[in-house]
Amino acid sequence: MTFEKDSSAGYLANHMARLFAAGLQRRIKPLGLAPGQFPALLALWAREGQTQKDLVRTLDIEQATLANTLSRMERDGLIERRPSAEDGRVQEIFLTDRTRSLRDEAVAAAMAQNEIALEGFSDTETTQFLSFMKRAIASMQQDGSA
Amino acid sequence: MTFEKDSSAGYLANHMARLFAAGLQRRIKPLGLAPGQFPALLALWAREGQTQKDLVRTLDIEQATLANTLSRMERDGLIERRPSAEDGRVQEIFLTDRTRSLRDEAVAAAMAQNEIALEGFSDTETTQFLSFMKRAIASMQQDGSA
DNA sequence: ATACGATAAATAGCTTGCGATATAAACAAT
DNA sequence: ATTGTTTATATCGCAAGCTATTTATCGTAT
Repeated sequence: MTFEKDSSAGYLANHMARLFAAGLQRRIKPLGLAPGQFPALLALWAREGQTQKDLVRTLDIEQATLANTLSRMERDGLIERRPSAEDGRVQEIFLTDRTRSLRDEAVAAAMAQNEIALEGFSDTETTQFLSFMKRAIASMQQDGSA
Repeated sequence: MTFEKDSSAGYLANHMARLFAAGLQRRIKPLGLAPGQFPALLALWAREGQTQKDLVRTLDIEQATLANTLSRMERDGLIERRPSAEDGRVQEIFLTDRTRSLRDEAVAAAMAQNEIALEGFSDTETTQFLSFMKRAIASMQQDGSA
């Protein structure tokens, strides 16, 4: 049976994603941030006051995962949850001053990690690579929702 | 600041890897297998009697992660650990009959998942994609070991 | 023979992900 | 007003990953 893990797209994808996470972690740990918090932070840097539901809609993770991540972020003083005035079920999510001030450094760290990963890639290759990943994602999403 | 998560290699890699894992899980759960067990299983289908250290050397995961995964596999009756005769610290790892018999089905499931992900990719594109991932992995490994 | 460093595996404690379920509030229909 | 359904969030229990530490055995050097 010819199945070599090192030529399996799934295996490589997993390995690559773990290296991305590890590298990003090294870079943002000094800021008091963690990789899993990054998507939520990006969304909140763009617009504060979003609800958990808002974030779930844009973040490609499950509600339970986000709820737990937000709890850790609250615990670590990265965000505040304020109860909505209109709807008792809802909480609006805001950044703290400290977190607001970390934006540029954090984004720079993420960009640096991407650059390391794509070192030696031409612009064309980078574009192709991102496009390949998007196509694979779309294809698997299609398959998963069947 | 121009940082769009949907154009970030790291974000896409993470998302893609989760979709690979989810798809593989759907396909191999009926066999009583889980995605995280796959690398160890591949290594053991190739050669039984390997030690934990042997597996760590070829598996791109940390020793602690493997130890826990092997414990779950033992708990689920997928493997047996037999103490080495020569070295009291070492255990040799063997598959059970049932696990041995699952090889072809499991490999077929993994290949099917890869095919779904790469649906619509030409042979050239597939080769390029795998090559890109290998290059990114190598680059990040280089960076991480600095 | 003993003590000491190296090695193999296990364990502790954490994050990030998941599915499934529970809780609480809102809304709709009697 | 009560009852039932939907909705937003939280919680439970698990897998798979990590770093750091512990435990047990080996091997070596005195």
